[in-house]
Order: sequence, then C-alpha cells, then structure tokens
Amino acid sequence: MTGRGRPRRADVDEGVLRAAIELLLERGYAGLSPDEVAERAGVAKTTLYRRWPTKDHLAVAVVARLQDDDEITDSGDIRRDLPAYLEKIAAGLNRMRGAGRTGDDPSAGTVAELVAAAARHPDVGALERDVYARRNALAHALLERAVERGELRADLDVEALFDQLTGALYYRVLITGLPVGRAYAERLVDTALRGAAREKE
Amino acid sequence: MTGRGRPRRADVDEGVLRAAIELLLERGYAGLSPDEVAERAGVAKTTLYRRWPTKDHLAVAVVARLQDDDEITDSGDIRRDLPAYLEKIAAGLNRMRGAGRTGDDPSAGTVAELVAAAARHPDVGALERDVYARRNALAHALLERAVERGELRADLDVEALFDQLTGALYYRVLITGLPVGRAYAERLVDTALRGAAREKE
Amino acid sequence: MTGRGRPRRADVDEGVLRAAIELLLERGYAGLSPDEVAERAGVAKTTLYRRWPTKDHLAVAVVARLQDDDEITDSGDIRRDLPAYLEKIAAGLNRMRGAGRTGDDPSAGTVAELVAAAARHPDVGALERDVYARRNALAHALLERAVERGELRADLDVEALFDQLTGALYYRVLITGLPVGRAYAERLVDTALRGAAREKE
Amino acid sequence: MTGRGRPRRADVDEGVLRAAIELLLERGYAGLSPDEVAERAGVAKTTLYRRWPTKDHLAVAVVARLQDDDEITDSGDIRRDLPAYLEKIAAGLNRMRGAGRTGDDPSAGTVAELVAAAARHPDVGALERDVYARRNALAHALLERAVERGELRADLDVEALFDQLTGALYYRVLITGLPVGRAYAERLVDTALRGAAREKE
DNA sequence: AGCTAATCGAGACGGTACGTCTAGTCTTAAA
DNA sequence: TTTAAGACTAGACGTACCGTCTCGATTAGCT
Repeated sequence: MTGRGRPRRADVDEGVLRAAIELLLERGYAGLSPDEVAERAGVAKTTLYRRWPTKDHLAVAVVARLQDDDEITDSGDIRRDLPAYLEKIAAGLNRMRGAGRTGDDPSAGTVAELVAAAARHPDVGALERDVYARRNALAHALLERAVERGELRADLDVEALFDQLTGALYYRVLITGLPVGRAYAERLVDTALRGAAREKE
Repeated sequence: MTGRGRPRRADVDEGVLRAAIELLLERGYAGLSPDEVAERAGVAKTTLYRRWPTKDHLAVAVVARLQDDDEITDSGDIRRDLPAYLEKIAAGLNRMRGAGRTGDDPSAGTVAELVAAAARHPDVGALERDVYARRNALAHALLERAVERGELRADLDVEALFDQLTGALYYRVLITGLPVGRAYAERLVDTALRGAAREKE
Repeated sequence: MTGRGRPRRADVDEGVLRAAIELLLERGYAGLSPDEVAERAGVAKTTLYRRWPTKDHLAVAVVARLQDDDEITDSGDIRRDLPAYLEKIAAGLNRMRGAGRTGDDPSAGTVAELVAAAARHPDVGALERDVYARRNALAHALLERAVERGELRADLDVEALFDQLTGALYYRVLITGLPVGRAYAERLVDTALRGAAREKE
Repeated sequence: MTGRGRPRRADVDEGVLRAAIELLLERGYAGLSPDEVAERAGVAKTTLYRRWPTKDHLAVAVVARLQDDDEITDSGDIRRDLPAYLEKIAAGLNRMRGAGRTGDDPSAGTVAELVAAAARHPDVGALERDVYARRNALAHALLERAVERGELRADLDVEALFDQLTGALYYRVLITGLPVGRAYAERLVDTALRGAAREKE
C-alpha cells in the first residue's frame, strides 16, 4: 500500500472550535467571521474551509460541541432530576442569550440564527438533528426509567412530555423573550406532572 | 404643516406586502431580497425603505400579516378547542416549512430566520412580541374561562401550560424536524391535561 | 420619460486610474490589487468593479491612459521626428521597466504582464488593440507625409517599416533585456532608412 | 559522498515536460497548473517541485524545449535564408497563439505570460535570455557571413537589423494581433534590405 | 543483511488575491 | 415631498491558486 498523504492535524478542530465559541459568545452569529476564527486559531482559512465548508457548518459544529458537554444525572427521583436537567438546557440558552448583545434585547437571537443556519443546508440540518437526538435519547431514557419505577404513569406519552418541557424553554427564550431559570423549570415540571385537568375527587 | 409635497401612494403597502409574502414563501428568508420585492411590486427601492427601514422589518410585517388571520373559537369544551387552536398554529408553521425549500429538508428555517430577524432590532423584536402577545392573550383567556368553568384545575399555572403546548410545536418544527398536525396536537393536549405523574389511587 | 437614476460619479474614473497608475509603478502588476486601488481612490470595491470588471481590465485601462498622453510632432524632417517618436515609446517602456522592481532584473516584466492581461479577455484585447491602433495611425500618417514629401521611397511598405522600428524596441525590452534610449532609437532609424543591402555603386 | 539515497527517477523530467507542453498548448499559461501537470505525468507534486521550483521555471523549460528544435540553414543567399528563418520564428509564435484559446482572440497571450514569468525570477530570466541568445547568435552569424560575402553593407548594424526583423514579428503577434507568416516575413526582409530612404539618383 | 539517506506518492496546510453577493444610502430628474 | 432608477458604500464570504510540509513507502549504496 502506498502512503495516504499527510494526515490532518488533530489539533486544528480543537483550536478552531474554541476560537469559534469565543467569537460566537463575544459577538454573536454575525460576528462569527470565518476569517477571524481562522486567524485566532492560527490556521489558514483554507484549512478551516476544508473541514467546515461554510460558516454555517462551523456554527453548528460549535453548538454540537457545547451541547455534548451537557450530562444528565439519574438520582432515582424524577421530580428532582427533571428540573435539574431543564435547568441545564436553560443555562445553555441563557449563555447564548448573552452572545454578542449590545443593548437590552431580551430574546436569544443567536439561538435562532443557529437554527436558521442549520436549516440552510440539508447536511447541516441532519447533523444538528442528530445532536439533538442524542440529547433527547438520554432524556427519554430518564423518563422511561421513571415510568418503570412507577413514578410516572405507565401509559405516558414520553415524547410528548419531553417536547412540552423542552419546547416551553425554547419558546420562552425565542419567542416570548421572558427569562428561564430554575424557578421556571420547576413550574413546568410541576404543571406537567400534576396535569391541568381538574382532579377527579 | 404636513400634507405638503406629493402624497404617498396608498396602494404601495399592500402591493409590497403581497410581493414579499410571495417571495418569502417561494424562496425563504434568503430569497426575500429587497431589490426583488421592489421590482415585483413595481416600486422603487427608495419607496420600500421609506416604509420598512430594514429587510427584517419587512419580514416581520409579513409574518404579522399572515398571523393575524388566525382566529380562535371558544365552544365551551376545552378538550375540543385546545387541539383546534394548536392545529392552527401548526398550520402556520407548516406553511413556513415549505418556504424556499429545494429538497426535503424537514426543518422550518424560515421561522428561525424570522426570530433571528426580530432579535437583530429592538423595535422589530418588540413588534413581533406584540404580535405573539395578541395571539397568546386570546389563548390565555380561553384557558382561564375553562378554569372558571371548572374544566381545569383552579390553581393551574396557565402560562406554563400554554408555553408547554405551543412550545412543543415550535420545538418539534424548529429543532426536531418532525411533523406536527392534528394527531400531535391531540397527544399534547391529552398529556398535558392528564398529567404525567402516576395517579393516586 | 422617467428618471435615469443616479448618474455615475465622474471623478471616480480619474481617481481610480490615478491610484492604479501609482500602484502599478510602485509595485508592478502583482501589486496592483483592486482592493488597494479602491482604498487609495476612496471608492468602494463594487464601484470599481462596476467599471472594470476585472483587475486586467483596470490594468489595461491604465496603459491606455498612459499611452494616450503621448503625442507626435511633425517637423517636416523625418530623420528628426522618427527618433524622437521612438524615444517617447522607449520612455514609456522604461517607465514600466522600473515598476515594482526589487532587484536588478533588466527585463520589463510589467509590460509583458499587461500584454498578457489584455490577452486573457477578448474584450480587453480588442480595446488594447484599439489603443495601439490609434497610436500607430499617427505614426503611419507621419511616415506617409514623408513619402509624399519625397523623403522616403514612394513604394515604401509603411506598415512593415513601422513594425520594425517599434517592434525592435519591444523586443529589446521584453526579450533581450537590453537598454533602449535615444542612441538605440537612432541606430534603428539609421539602419532602417539606409537599408541593409550593399548599395549599388 | 554523493550517490547516497534513492536516485532520482530518470524518466520523470521527460514525462513532466511532455505533460506540461500538452497543457500549455491546450489551455495556455493559466491552464498550466502544477497540480494537473503532476497528475497527468503520474508524478507527485513534490517530485515536480524538486526539479522546477516554480511554475514559471517549468513554463520556461517548456519553451526552451520547444525552441531548441529550431534550426537555421545557410544557403549562401541571405535573401532566401532570412525569410526562411523569420518564418520559423513566426511558426513558433503562431503555435503559442493557439494555446488555450477559446474564441477568436488573435493575440498570443501565452508568449506574453512566458515573458512575464521570466521577469518574475532572476534565474528564470537569465535562463530564458540564454535560450534566446543561442538562437540570436545563430542569426547574427548568418548575417555576418552575408556581410563578409558582400551581400550586405560592410558597416551594417547587425544587431539593429536583427532586432528589427524579429521584433516586428513579436510586435505584430503580441500587440497588433495581426497575422504573421511567409508573406509578412518577406515584406520585412524586403523593406529592411532596400532601406526606406529615397534612393539617391 | 542491515543501516542510511534521499526520492516518491498522496494530500493536508499556509497565505493571499480575487471577485461576488447583499443590505442599505444617496443622488439625480420627474411627478 | 414622494417616486423611479440606479450608482454608491461597506464588508463578509467563499474560491482559486501556488508552493510547502508531513507522513509512510521505496530504493539505492555503504558497511
């Protein structure tokens, strides 16, 4: 077998992503310029574009990186774990909320920009959905274990429940512009677990 | 004194908005180019910019126009009205989903772009939040009447419930990319009303 | 008739060409960067590209400008006017010779680059040939008047003669790399007028 | 001691030059991309660059190869040999004229590119001038023999004459864009030998 | 046979110029 | 003062190209 060519530098991904995260948080999506990312990472633009063919690809890679750092803990008490998990998601959103802000705009434009970026390219969208699928799978498992333990209803629509909880956070951040935090997470969990219908006496 | 000089053409707003809606649905947010909107509407760019100082302003105006067509019905049975209302929202989202799509990308990038657009300008954001606030107020009222009628719990966190229902739709469309429709709306309402916790025996 | 839009700024051509000439002479063809020309001229890049769609177009415009400054004088004595004219051409070539030189390279790369630039685009090539055609027409006229006056042979091949004289200058500058100046111009004229064949006695 | 390490493959030079000639004639100077030359020759870029440190070096090597095939014949009749020689040069130029042409551009950009290439690197320039010097030496010798034989004036400025003849060809091809061939060569020789001045009666 | 040193193949990398694209402003003449 | 038309500003973005570097795999001569 002949040589396979010069191998890719392993530290490039690391350095570029770090620089990109920095820039994204500093200046928001508009400020995430490939030129400057490359410069900060000490890498040629061509190298950057070889791995992320578009600014959007890079941006979504950043999200994936940030997302994958999140973990989930299962204490056996769903009423404790669920708010904790939601709070983590909220923290991520809040972090984006501060990104590149100049005034006092309460909405999280950067999150929206990233979703939009993903949607602009079929391949990126697929990648992004994978990232979220990984996260969601963990949460689904958490909920199912609670079902098995008898903490939650046996015929629970786990997917619907999870969408409701997470979705509420996103909706509030993206659309309503209201704050999300521990307190809100607990309200959500409480409302979802108890149910809205008047209890049968 | 006002009323000096040539008066504004009255039909411009209408024509431009129509052209903008067309373009937005045809080609998505990126395809909504001010130049082309102006051309389609048979109007000079100057004229357009005098009324909407930014592409983003125009875009949100388009959404407002689309949104305000939605109505809400109160039959007195919350288990019927709620899914109907969610379905309307879903229909709006699905419409955006088709905007400017070439392949089979399931996500609704255009919605995200619009949110991002709103976040880029404080006034646009405020305007957009108003649009949503109007819609939400109707839904809140609907829910509160159901509480008063005794269909829903007296101590219900109406805001949290509403966020969960609507948020789930947005989350699914924006992030997960899965379909939303009548069936999903019913799953949501069912899950939310019954509650996730195991029923006390 | 409706308005014809904002007219082109008249001073742009002037400013850009001046900046381009400066840069070309300072740093040679490679240093003639559209970005920098635009900056020096205080003009946006798009404006520049609207008029010269390519760096090559710009470069050739520069040559045209330089060339058209040359004039031709007709004193009635062809043995005086011809060397003078050739000297002017030589001066232009020598000016280019200094352009962007770092070391002691004797050849006139910039001239060659400009010819190459013209050849890369059919439209530019045509334009450039026009420029030269103008110059050549003047010289041809000069020679023909000398024929009429009886200074030159009645059956002279004016075109061939002119090509020989001018061509020798270009050849020397481009290929041989030897100096061209007044003395050389006179050698050329002398050789050409007397003829190479042994005189019939 | 030399001779250590793996020896260079002997057939590389040949193959690369052949590929380079092909490409140059097919697509002109711009199409002479080192990457593609290497690929066509079945050679790694490294290998290519070890021998020709620059695309320009390679290009000039190609020209040298093409040029050195030219020969010169001395029949003893300068009025026959000179046009023949010029025709050969013209043939070389015309060959370049076709290089990389798409439309009907009459100028020989490739020749200019090569001159420019030579001017970009002192060593390449020197090399190229050597190539031309060899050719010119032959022509000079031819002319001097004609002087000795009494066919040409004893005090002839051989250099000037040669520059005029060859230069006219280059000027026509590079600048004017007009055709060069046998007929033109004869016009040149005729004009140069007879002289332009009116013959003394 | 093993060691040494240079070449080869493949392809990533660096650097930089070039041209495109898009949003929004400005300048005319006409209405 | 608005409208139409279109030139203008500003800057990000991605591409193209050349030449360098880094691997692993060869291929010789020397010991």
